Amino acid sequence: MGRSPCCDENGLKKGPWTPEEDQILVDYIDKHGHGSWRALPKLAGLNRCGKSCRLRWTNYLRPDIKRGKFSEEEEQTILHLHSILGNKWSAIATHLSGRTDNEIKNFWNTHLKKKLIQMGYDPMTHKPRTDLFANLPNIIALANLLQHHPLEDHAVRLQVQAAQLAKIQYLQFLFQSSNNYNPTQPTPSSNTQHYNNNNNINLGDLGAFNLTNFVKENSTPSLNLSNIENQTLFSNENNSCSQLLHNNQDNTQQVPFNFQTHLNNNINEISDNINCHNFNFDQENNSTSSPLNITNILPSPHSSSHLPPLAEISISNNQGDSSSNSTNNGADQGSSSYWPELFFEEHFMHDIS
DNA sequence: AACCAAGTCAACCGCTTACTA
DNA sequence: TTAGTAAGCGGTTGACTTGGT
Repeated sequence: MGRSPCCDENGLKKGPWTPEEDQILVDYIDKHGHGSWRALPKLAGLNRCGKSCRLRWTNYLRPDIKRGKFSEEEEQTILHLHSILGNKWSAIATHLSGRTDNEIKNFWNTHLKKKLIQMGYDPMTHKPRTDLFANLPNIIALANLLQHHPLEDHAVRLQVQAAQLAKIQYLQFLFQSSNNYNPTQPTPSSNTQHYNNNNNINLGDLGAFNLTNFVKENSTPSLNLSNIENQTLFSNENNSCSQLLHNNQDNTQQVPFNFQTHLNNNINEISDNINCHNFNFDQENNSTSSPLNITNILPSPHSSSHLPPLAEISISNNQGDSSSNSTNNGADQGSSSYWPELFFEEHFMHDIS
């Protein structure tokens, strides 16, 4: 497959278009249609490459282009379509008359993606983020709370805290997996596979596990984990943990179509879900009171493919939001990107297993 | 008023795909 | 079947704008 010659090889103009150039292009296409884009610039008398002309026309000069702010309805449509199609901007654009793929892409990158991240959702999978980095703000906040403590204590406490948050998230992951698993209903896209593989736990199996008690009782003396719990498990905004516990009915846990309203309305439902399952972790015996041997449902420490990636997007650079994510389900990533070894070495894991 | 950082968006780059000879 | 061309597409860049200090 050959590639088109680069447009600047012949000293053709690049950069922003002038109103005069726009007018020439519009006039020509009005009269003759665009025909061959490659031939158009010469025929129209423009010192531009055909590619540049095509982009200028399709992204800006086309008469049917709608300009201005995206409406709420358009925003919801983009979110919905993106959850299905991923970064297929042109496909999304076909459902929004008058909007170009470029415009939608820009709107996504500058508004919607940030919105999802702020709400604790992974903008690529539209799922609640399960990585530790999603809780970084909480950790930083905790660090601030500890500012009055001696520095050496500070570092140690932060490490302890990070490990505890990881524990909490792992438990939430188990809980989440138990709600997700449905062997008769495959996940709609490859993006979601690693969330559902082999975690065939059901709530009955974990039925006696009290997550909130666990959080409280495992708190270090120096940290008020009740506050963290309130912030991360039950607060309404910018919070990944509460969304982790959100019992989404369609088993996909994707950001719903009208996600904002949905999240706002369902915080009580989240709490209810936790309470109604009546978890009760038997700390003294270091085991669940369920007859199930939990070892059977825990992934092997060396079998990280059972676990969600720690950070699918949060630690990536700009390139990380590329569409390649849509074809990368994370399963082939190195194990280093999954739950850290130290987590499995924690006595907590030994306690459970 | 000047500076800086963050946000926005038009345009470009380069890869992929479809088509054709 | 192969290679060349054109067009489509998504990621990235950089100029410009805006808001804060």
